[in-house]
Amino acid sequence: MLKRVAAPSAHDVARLAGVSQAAVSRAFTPGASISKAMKEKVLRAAQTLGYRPNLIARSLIKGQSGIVGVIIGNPTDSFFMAALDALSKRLSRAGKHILIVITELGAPADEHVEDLLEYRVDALLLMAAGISSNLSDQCRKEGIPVLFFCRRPDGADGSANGKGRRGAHADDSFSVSGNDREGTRQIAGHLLQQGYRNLGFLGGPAESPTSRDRESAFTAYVKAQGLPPPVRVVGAYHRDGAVRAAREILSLSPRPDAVFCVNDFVAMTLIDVARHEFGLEIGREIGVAGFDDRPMASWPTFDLTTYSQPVDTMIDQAAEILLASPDCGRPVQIVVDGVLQLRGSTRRGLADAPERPSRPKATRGKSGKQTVK
Amino acid sequence: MLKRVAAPSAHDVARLAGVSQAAVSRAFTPGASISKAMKEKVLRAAQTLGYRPNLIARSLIKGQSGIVGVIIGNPTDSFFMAALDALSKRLSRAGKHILIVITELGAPADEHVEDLLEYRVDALLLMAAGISSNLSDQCRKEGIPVLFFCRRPDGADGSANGKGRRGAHADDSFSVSGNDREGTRQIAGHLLQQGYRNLGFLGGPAESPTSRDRESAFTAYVKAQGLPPPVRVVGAYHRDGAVRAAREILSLSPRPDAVFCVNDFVAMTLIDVARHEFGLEIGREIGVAGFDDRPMASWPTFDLTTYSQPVDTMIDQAAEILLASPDCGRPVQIVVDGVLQLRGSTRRGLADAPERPSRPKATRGKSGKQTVK
DNA sequence: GTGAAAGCGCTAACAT
DNA sequence: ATGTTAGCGCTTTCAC
Repeated sequence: MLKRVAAPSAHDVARLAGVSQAAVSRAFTPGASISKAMKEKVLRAAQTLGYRPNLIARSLIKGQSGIVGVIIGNPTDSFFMAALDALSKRLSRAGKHILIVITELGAPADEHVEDLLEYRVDALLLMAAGISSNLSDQCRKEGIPVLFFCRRPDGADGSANGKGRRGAHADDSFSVSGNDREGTRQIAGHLLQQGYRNLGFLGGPAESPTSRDRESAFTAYVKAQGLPPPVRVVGAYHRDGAVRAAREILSLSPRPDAVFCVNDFVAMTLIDVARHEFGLEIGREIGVAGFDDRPMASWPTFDLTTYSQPVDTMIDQAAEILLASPDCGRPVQIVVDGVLQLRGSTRRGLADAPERPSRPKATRGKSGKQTVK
Repeated sequence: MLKRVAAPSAHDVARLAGVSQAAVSRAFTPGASISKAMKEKVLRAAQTLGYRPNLIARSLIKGQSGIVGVIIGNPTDSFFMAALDALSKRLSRAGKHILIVITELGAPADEHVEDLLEYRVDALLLMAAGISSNLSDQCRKEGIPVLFFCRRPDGADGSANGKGRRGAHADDSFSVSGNDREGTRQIAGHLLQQGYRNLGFLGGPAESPTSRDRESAFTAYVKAQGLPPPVRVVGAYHRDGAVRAAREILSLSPRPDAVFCVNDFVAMTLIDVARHEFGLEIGREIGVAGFDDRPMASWPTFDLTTYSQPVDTMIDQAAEILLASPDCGRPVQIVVDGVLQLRGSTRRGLADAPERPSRPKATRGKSGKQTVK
């Protein structure tokens, strides 16, 4: 019923308890030198007033906010949301918090990074988003680590405000990502082993660095086997674009007999379209593989062969960097291995190929990790 | 190459520009009384120093942070992630930011709310999460609006730390939610009209308020038609629990000929299991309806009948409350109407029922809104 | 229009 | 162990 409008301050508590305001501060500072009696007295007063220390004020003094800024460039993809989920829980345990910004799908993140910087975030995590090297430099100068999650920081993305500068260079920043190269190779190898010969690649938008990486690894591997390079179709990370691209690649003649998709979302879209618009039997008439191993990939409905990006491991790595870097430290690029998940979507079911290939690499227990550079 | 560790302050800028520090402040305050010349001089100096106003300091003075706290209790559900996405974009445009916490699935949010309160968030949005009425009271007293998104605030949830207090009461707080009652009625009506007679309800966890609401509305409607009450199976919002529940309801004898699921996720899981484990043809052998109208519901793969929760409209409403309430104002409960989406998963395809029912209510353009109380 | 000075709520030396 | 005193970086009177 009380119509108080301002939260009680340490001063209020001090007055009520009849002690100095500093004493209140100490009562709320773990390991401060304060007597048991005093502490209890303060805590009691604080309790009755409903006092809560003001972290804004604390941040101002300490010069660090306990907040890490996170920018998500592709919120539609459940992989990034799962990563956000894991990160939030991980940072919560460390008493840190997340200030989050979700950008439009292809939009540059610079502007939002500036916003976050004004709040003096202790660190920055960029998911599926890039920033100009200029900004990245500034962050480093101010001691704010910038961590690229699942994206090489070396620009070539739709970079900053048209001024034509390139994005941040790889060696300058932290990064954690899945093993695009190895995963792609394993998938390509599996496809060929299954007897598929006329391969295709269904990508994301043309500018997507991830899509480019996976495509080039795929193409390189196929060529190295002495086969003609796979056809490629540019796609998108949103449903409409992915559907359009799926139709396009399925309408090709000759139609590829197996398609490696840039991620599970696109792969599931392809399956959806192939089945219901083209009447194709997945696996036998067209092989489909994805990337990420999102939970739905293992649903019988999709039964999608894919290479996992172990989000929890990756977030653990990311959190370690974010937390244990009061002053940046040496930039590190971390690549986390996944596991090839063999499923029905690449089961050709022909006599000349083994039903269930026995690749030793697949289905190994937990995924390992590997630090590059 | 410079090893600066501290960000430049307004004072630094003032010195460089040869003006007072107050002038710097004014240069960065829209509509402050400052001459053009002065402003430019300051801005130039700020530019060369890479100065960024410290919002932490500003917050301390102004008594408001420009930050709204968001707690998400069910991050697996793409509906809430979509809501987060929309909210972030909406608040960004208003210059506000989001401090986010994602809790364990069933966990109480109180502890996290306290965290956010220490950062002096201007408002609180709770998605699929509840708090004790005690805490809710405190917030109101301090002028921090609490908005429940898609959950009645009136407790009965796994409420606070075992102290047995009930959750916040409905009239005390803000809330924005979809029209559970109306949507459920429309779905039930449609099911009956299609000729399904042996209905079932596949819920979320027993404590979920949303699940309870939809179940009771469903049961009430069916009973009101003079039919026996539908069977119900308690489910979960995670895959494993949902699969288990799906198997359970499909194993019943007699098996229901149509199942209304608490949301699209559960409904899609049911379809997955019914098709691949029970070999049932969706629609003809078993009708399935969901709730939410998540994008995937309209994929041919699922073709799921459902009632929409218009996330954008809902978030607009929420944002309006969050932004336009410097000091709470009168609590408001908002219910946003959705639209019944008729799809193949409830097409029985029998002669005695129309293939495509012509319910005038369905497929109307945009969804409206309705303010309760 | 501009500068000087007083805080916002807290922490961190200093004293005692 | 406790109180006193400076600030953290900014906004906001208040003079001029």
